[in-house]
Amino acid sequence: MSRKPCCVGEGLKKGAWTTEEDKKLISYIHDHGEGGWRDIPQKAGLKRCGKSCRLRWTNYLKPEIKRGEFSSEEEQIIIMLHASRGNKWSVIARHLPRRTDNEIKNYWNTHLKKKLIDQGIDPLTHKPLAPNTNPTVTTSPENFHSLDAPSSDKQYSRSSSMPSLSRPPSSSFNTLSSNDGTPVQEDGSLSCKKRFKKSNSTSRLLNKVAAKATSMKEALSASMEGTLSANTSFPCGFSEQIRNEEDSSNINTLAEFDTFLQSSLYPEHEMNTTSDLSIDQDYDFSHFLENFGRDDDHNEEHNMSVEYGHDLLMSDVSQEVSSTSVDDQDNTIEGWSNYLLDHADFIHDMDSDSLGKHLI
DNA sequence: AACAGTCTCAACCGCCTCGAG
DNA sequence: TCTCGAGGCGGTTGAGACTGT
Repeated sequence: MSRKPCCVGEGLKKGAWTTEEDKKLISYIHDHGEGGWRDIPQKAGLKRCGKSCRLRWTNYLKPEIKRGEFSSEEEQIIIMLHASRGNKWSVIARHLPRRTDNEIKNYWNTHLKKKLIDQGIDPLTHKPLAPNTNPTVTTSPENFHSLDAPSSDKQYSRSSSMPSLSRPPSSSFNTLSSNDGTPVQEDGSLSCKKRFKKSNSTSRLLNKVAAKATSMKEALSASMEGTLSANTSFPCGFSEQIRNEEDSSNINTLAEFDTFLQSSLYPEHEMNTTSDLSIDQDYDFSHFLENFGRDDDHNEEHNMSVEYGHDLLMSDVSQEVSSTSVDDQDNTIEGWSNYLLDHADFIHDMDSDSLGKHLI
């Protein structure tokens, strides 16, 4: 049994709205407010279905809607959120005041997808495109700066020259903890290079989430296999790693970002990747964020976006942590990874015991 | 100027969610 | 618990604008 189509009424008009229709709709909503869309056409004297009225209002006529060019700041936010949320246009729109999901969706499909492809990035997975699909790309990290300046000669592809130390911690990578909780290598060296810009709050947060997500993923893997035990380590004291940043240069940032996303959001991909699992390096978001928005003409804008990026992530946490239960999440590692990204601070404040209780 | 190809984005379609009864 | 309908959402379409020849 199929649902009856919404707009099947006799004589209902379709297609582009006229100025006259717009005036009628605006006037009616001004007088009576939004809602009750089913009755609005009749009451407003419109030969449209209610759904069409609602869409016209929410996507076009609403006074607070911002139209026109997207700023580089907005572009960055869209891409960041798309990388973590996918085609959740309404979710993305919530972080871009006065932009509609429809407008963002259109902008993604007509502009941002192309820009990413020009940069050698798969817009679907946010991973570097396969080299043979983008033969003109260069391997020089400095060629990737900003999507504001897409150009066929500034493209990127992963290559053997790419520093493989950008790999985030993997489930097969054994970490120990120092006294302060900082993960250390078996050889005693710090497993997480000190590589953050102190001023970059978004980088710090994202790195924190990355570390937590990876640890959670290990725990979840163990839990699902029935092997979760007291030996499962949860790196703590992550803030200690946010101290130095000298050795954080010249890494291809977007590849790192993509690699992290793949490992945290799509763990099944990581399971199939064994080439550089032993590399001792966490993912460094600060490079991504620094280079991603680099544009000599828009430095202030970029700084704003970094701060806003932090704010929007934090607002996500505060808004959702109280309303989303663990049970709501997919019972998969992928679901948990997404959950972690959504609840960075919540997870950050958990100790391993309470974490284990949540898992069982 | 005329035409063809490409791009943009408003609007539509159909499925999903959720609350009311 | 079930059904129904309003509203929400993401994918897709197509008319008009734009660009190149």
